[in-house]
Amino acid sequence: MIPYAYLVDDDDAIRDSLGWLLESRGVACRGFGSAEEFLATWNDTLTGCLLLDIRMDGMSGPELFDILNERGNKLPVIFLTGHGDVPMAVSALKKGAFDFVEKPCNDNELANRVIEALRLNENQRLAASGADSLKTLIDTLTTREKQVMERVLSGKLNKVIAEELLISMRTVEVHRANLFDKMGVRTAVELAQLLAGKSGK
Amino acid sequence: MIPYAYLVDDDDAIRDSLGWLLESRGVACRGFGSAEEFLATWNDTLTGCLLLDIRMDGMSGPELFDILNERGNKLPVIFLTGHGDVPMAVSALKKGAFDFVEKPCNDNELANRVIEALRLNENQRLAASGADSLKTLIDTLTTREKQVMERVLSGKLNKVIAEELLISMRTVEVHRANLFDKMGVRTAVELAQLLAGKSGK
DNA sequence: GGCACCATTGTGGAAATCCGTAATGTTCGA
DNA sequence: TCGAACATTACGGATTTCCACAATGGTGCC
Repeated sequence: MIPYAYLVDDDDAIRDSLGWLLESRGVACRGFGSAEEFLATWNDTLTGCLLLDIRMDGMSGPELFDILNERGNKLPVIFLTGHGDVPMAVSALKKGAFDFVEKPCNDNELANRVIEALRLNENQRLAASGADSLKTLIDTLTTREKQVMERVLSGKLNKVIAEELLISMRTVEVHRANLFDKMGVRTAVELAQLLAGKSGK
Repeated sequence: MIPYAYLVDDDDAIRDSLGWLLESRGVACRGFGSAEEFLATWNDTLTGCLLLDIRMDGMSGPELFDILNERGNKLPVIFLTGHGDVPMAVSALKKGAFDFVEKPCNDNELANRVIEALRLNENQRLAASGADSLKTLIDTLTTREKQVMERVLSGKLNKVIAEELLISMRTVEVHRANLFDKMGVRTAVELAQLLAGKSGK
């Protein structure tokens, strides 16, 4: 999925001029004439950033923003507004908007913000992919292996784990060795480091 | 150090009315007539929150904010402004301000924001104290113990650690046992969990 | 000098881990 | 129904950790 700048504005002229501006800076764009239209297209695999007009016929920019947030949107959102409205800007930024820009604005500056937003999104995706591959790795573990791993991470001895799971120590050793192998670690400490901060479930 | 709401505004009347409002809600306040005056008082042990006027004689609110940020200020900052200025609000919030409020505003609302800010500051201090006590704990380790700990956390065997540090395995065992004792853990895995996410240096 | 703290090492045994080889039973999908 | 994957266990030895007891030498402070 290629990163796009998604432009949501009910003013065709603005979408066109913004699109032209961004394309000239090497940013691929897609325009939407209403919040509803974008919402129908949106899914959580989109990458890039979102430029959102405040005032639109039908659903407003902030309303769309709230809905997208609920649905787990990860695209950075830049709000565009024609009339200075401090409370709205404050509210949007506190809810996690990437930026809030007044129209008309310095075109060059806006393009820079968009590029910043794209870069942020890319970095976040890179960071998430690490967590994801780890999760995928954990998914390859069998039920027993996960149970053993959980207890190993609690610092329990094999003997204790065996008692808890009502199986022999040897079996615990086997599961332990297998899961270490699958996780690509040699020791329990390495495993703990690998999962540092994660739930480990 | 008791949490205060530090009011910085060059308008005596506003300081007084704000102070009265907040005191009536149980918030202790201290007023300052200029950014310079507050800056002279500020130190990194202050707790509470900061209400900062944008326009002031001498140093402006945003200027003071920048300086405090450089100096490691952890107080949540609420900006107060008389004239709606979206770019300034955006800039302040992106720099980490807690809130940005237009005057005149709903007194009750402002007091709520202040109380939120105080609560945030308290939570942050609680979270930091955990990290601090951990750091204090690590400081009680001797040089050798830290060296051993570092290697234990890399999942190295005592034998390998002994070779690296050019000492006997027995000595490593002693250091290991001592540092486990000081850190209050029974196993290497517990130690790794304790330091999850920290540098461990 | 005496004392506390640190670093160092040894002996030796109990306990735990690590691991190859081998085997049995279950489950689930082709 | 056959086979792959999983769970289980045993034997036995190599390696490692854990620990009590014991000792030596250096540094820094009162």
